[in-house]
Amino acid sequence: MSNYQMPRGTQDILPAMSSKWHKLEDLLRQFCYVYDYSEIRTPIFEHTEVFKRGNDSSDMVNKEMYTFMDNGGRSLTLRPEGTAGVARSFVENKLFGSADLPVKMYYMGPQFRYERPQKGRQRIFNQFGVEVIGAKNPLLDVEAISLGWSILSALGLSDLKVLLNTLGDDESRDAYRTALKEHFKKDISSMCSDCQRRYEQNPLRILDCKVDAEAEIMKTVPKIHDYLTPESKAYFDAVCAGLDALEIPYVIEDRLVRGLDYYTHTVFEVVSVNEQMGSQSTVLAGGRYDGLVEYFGGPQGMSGIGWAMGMERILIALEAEGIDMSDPEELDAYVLCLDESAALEAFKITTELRAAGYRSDMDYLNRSFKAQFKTVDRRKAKAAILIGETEVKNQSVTIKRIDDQTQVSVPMSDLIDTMDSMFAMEDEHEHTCTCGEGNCTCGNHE
RNA sequence: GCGAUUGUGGUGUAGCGGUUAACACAGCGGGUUGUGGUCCCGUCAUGCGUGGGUUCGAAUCCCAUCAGUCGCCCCA
Repeated sequence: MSNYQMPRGTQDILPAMSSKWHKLEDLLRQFCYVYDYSEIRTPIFEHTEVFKRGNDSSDMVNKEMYTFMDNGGRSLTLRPEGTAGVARSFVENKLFGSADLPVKMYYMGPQFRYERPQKGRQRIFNQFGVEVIGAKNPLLDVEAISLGWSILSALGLSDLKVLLNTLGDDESRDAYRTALKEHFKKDISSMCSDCQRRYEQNPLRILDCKVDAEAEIMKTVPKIHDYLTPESKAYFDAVCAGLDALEIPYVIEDRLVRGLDYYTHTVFEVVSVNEQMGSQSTVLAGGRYDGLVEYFGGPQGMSGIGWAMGMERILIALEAEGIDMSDPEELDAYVLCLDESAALEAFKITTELRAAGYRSDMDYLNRSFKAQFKTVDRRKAKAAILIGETEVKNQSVTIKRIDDQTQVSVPMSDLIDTMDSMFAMEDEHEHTCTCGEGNCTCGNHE
């Protein structure tokens, strides 16, 4: 029995839950369409080297990857994040030669990380992300953030905070790293063991430390902004100006460094401040990366900007803010079979209704008439179609409207026509527009 | 990887060493033999995450294990 449990940190998305996902996915695709981002689908596993790059010091690649050997002796890894695969694909498929640079892409799908599960953190989780590769323009940084912000707003989320920072270019970062090491040099032995490790591997990450956050040495820590080259500073100022112009609220967080090593210049994070989120409150995060394309063998100067959103976390945030995205799941018609001898006839009628586009179902358990009618209620069917001995004998059907209790009997051949006139395409719009009410940007509304 | 805490039917809970494993909801059947949503009656866990152990006796105690949750860490 216990062998058949799902693996730790995984989740079944059950039929009752999937409409929430569809709603979210539809909205994401709709926004990408309007912003002119196209979907890229890369493999769920890659050669391990795609993720494990020489200089990488992050926990994610060092101890959280699902790495395995395939039968051909290749070391493969289930992707822990989306950017590396997209960058690899960008190079491998020579998208840098595209007539339309930058290439604007999005992706959606599962990511795999061997971590201790908790709320908002699973071993298989889904990310939606965007990547814009092939141009370095602060307006693109702003565009990416704006896209994320618009999506979150359209979802109705409001307990959010945008955190922004810059890491500058290599020169800025080297200077800053040196300054940090100098700053911590004499006290590092008294700091937490994690920080001592970070000191060697990636001093910037010490800024993330919560253990030593209150220590005196943290309060006087040098700021990245004092080490930026003029170009880096100008770039960051331009990003801020762009966000100001779009009236996107943000706070500059000079401790924000992000976990992945490939980031340069702009880094940002959107966190939910709703207390029901738990400790995994980052809902969307990303930044600019200058060297990744070149690392994979692409041309120099192909800078990228991107972010990823944790879809489960978005769903948690929606729940926390009391926003319900699920569909009512109403049935157009439920066919009641009043006598076993009418089962085949009822089945034919159900099929006919479906062919005409009516979402229909019938009873397959030979349940009592009463139980079948209860199903009509439970499934919120607009119509109950009754088939029994009498109907079979007369080749007729009885149609009952649930809302006003009216009921008619018509020849079987008139079923669809009668349905059409009783339920005249009053809600046609619902069927064509999947973008959700309210803040829809699909342009189909008045 | 570390710490804490929880695990009883489809669901939510009670029981904390001897109960026929209790209650509610949902489901199913019936009262109303072809018209539901109310009401009434009946029915629904050889079973208490899994595996061991202690005991005359374990859902209750112990150990292990698996899983959930929360915090650390990390990150979306």
